[in-house]
Amino acid sequence: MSKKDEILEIATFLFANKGFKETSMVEVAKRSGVASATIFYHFKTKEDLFLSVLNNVKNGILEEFSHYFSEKTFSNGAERLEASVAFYLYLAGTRQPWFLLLHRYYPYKLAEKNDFCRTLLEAIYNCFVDIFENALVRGQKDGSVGDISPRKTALVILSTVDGIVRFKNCNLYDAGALYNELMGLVGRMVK
Amino acid sequence: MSKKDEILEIATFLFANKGFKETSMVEVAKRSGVASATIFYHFKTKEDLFLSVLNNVKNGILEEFSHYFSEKTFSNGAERLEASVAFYLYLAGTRQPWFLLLHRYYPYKLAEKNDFCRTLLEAIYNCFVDIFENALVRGQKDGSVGDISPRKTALVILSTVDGIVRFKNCNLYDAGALYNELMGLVGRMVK
DNA sequence: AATACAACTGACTAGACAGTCAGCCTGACT
DNA sequence: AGTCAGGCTGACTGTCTAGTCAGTTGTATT
Repeated sequence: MSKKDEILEIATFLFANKGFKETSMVEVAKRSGVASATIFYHFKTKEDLFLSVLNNVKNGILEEFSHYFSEKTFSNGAERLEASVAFYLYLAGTRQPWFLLLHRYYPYKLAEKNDFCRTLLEAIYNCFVDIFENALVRGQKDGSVGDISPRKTALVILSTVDGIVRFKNCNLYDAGALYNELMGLVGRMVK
Repeated sequence: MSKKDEILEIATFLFANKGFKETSMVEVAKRSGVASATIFYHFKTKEDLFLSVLNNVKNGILEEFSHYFSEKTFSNGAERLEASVAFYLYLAGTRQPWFLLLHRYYPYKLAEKNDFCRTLLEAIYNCFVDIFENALVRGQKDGSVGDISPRKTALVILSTVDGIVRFKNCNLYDAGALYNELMGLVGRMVK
């Protein structure tokens, strides 16, 4: 693993767990086992490092979902929707730093003045919404989903699962305990 | 308005919009029109100032909800639930700083090592969940709500509306455009 | 008028921070 | 053997930060 990749991995962890401002370049350097000047050799500024991290997160998310759906088949749209929700929750568990990062306010603040950041966030959230919308549209065709607006419903479903993941990551409520309830409610929502 | 209250008001705005670390005591002082030493006369540390802000937010939220429900009546539980969701969204609009603050990660991180912070957050979220749960329980008694777990369903509903508010505050999607859809979906969820 | 006390402040400090820069090391090519 | 370049570093800087403290003001009580 190159030193650049090591820096990126450590930075992902720290930005996710401590936030942008709370993470110091000296700490990233120490944990990566490099001199702090090395970070500035690979990344122009701290903001640049953050954008590289976010870009990796985006690529990771897109890859995970395309991989999952490329080797799975579903008997109908409703089933596909349920599997999508389940996979989102699964991913939030196995890739917690990604979701911690996305649940911080900094990236959205940065997106206001940085177009690249905005395109990254849009790619991520479009990926999420598209997956639910796709399942709903298929469900309407095969009759397993009722007459609702697929896009808007997909947004509400994303809000729900994303909210649950956030609550879990904030140690407020446990996502696992809500799993069955959530599936039932989502199913009834789109019937 | 006393200088102490002025400091609290400015601090609420800045902690909500910039976060804990990004907000400097000098800026709070300048905007409040006091010397920075004055802040430390009223509040022992920066963390202490933050906790005072959060305490105010908690009191504000509890007050707003108790006031709203004390002068409203509903013909059944389902209607009460719908009104609760609507009022949550309304409050998130009129008291945006409160919700920006609650959507930051810092308070939850602080809660891990600070019991007072934890009790404040618990009071806030219990208030939210109780309101939805209360409506669901009433609805089950009058038959307007189906056979579901009121507590868990309340948690899912809170996740949904809280998620939508967060998306709106992050400039990702507009809560207003989703209002009708949301109400329909929540209604169907609990039938 | 003297006392007492709370509210407030200007001037300060020690530490942390992002970012810079001149130069070192190592391996590849000539 | 000499040259070159990419990767890397130690030592540094100017700026910003939370927090301190000795001392001033205003006001109420005696």
